Amino acid sequence: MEWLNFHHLFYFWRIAREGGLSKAADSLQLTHSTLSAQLRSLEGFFGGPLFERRGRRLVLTPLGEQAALYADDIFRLGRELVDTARGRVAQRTRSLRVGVVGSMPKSVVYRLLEPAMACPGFGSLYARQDHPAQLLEELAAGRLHVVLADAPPPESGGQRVYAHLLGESDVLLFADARLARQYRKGFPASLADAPMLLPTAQAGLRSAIDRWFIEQRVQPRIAGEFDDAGLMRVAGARGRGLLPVRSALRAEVEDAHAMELLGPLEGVVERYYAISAEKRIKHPAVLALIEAARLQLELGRSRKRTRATGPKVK
DNA sequence: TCTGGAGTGTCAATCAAATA
DNA sequence: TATTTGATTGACACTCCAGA
Repeated sequence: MEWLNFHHLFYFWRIAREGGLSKAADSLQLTHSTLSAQLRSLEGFFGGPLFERRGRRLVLTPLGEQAALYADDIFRLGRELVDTARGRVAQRTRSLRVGVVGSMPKSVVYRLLEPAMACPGFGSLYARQDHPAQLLEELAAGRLHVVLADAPPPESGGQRVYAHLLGESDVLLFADARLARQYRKGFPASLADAPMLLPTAQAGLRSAIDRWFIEQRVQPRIAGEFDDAGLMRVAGARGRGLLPVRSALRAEVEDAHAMELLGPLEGVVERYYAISAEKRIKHPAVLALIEAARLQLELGRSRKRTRATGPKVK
């Protein structure tokens, strides 16, 4: 069996971290040519370039980015091993790299991440927001452990990924005091030509809301489309339009943004998914996230059902 | 446009450790 | 002890960029 030369990997890792041969050579007290030779040797071992030479700059290739992520974990564990061997208090930790779809409400995301961060042995969190397609690509390439989304991955996506349903949330319609006064009477028929703030067509929730409008035979005016749930909520709080909000966030919208409930979008449900590259998840923090999320979202939904018998209408 | 500095690549020589 | 192998060094060349 051919073994990876960890000395070479360490040099590559330092070059990636320092941002160039010369800086890495300075910090390692070697000459740049030494690092250059070792780097070439490692690239030969991997069978592909780890850096793209752009003029005087070294930019990580996709293979290099992946290698750097592995090297991060390898050398962090190495430090922990040294600490343990020398009797210093060292706890074995593991980082969590999460992709978050922009249309996911950030307070929901944080609530989902909290149990993962409380997991024994949790190291550090890396959370990145992007479009679903980009995040799924990174997940498939092994650069993310899990993607949190409000829609399952498209079947035509081409990547081998698995969606785990975390739970679902009913959807309510909120407005600031002025718009609430204007559109509350006669809800939902009153929504004809009402200014609506909606997630973009890529969000899982959007098609369900569009269907609901058709069923109610109302055609509101689209005042804004957002792929960022936080920005959409700010626009709603500033009176730019009526805002669909997950029932789990009702108290937050009423208390923090002083918005008022118009009514429920009966039958509209938003689902949350954890998408992973592996069918059976092994990462302890991801497992903790999924277990806690299923409990939380199910509880939130049943609690909401209890409250729904007498919706708070001012 | 020229020039000097900085960053990177290549090559030959040397050194040290492992192996026969 | 001679040979092999891998790591390292120093010299030099090349490219790019910023400033004159």
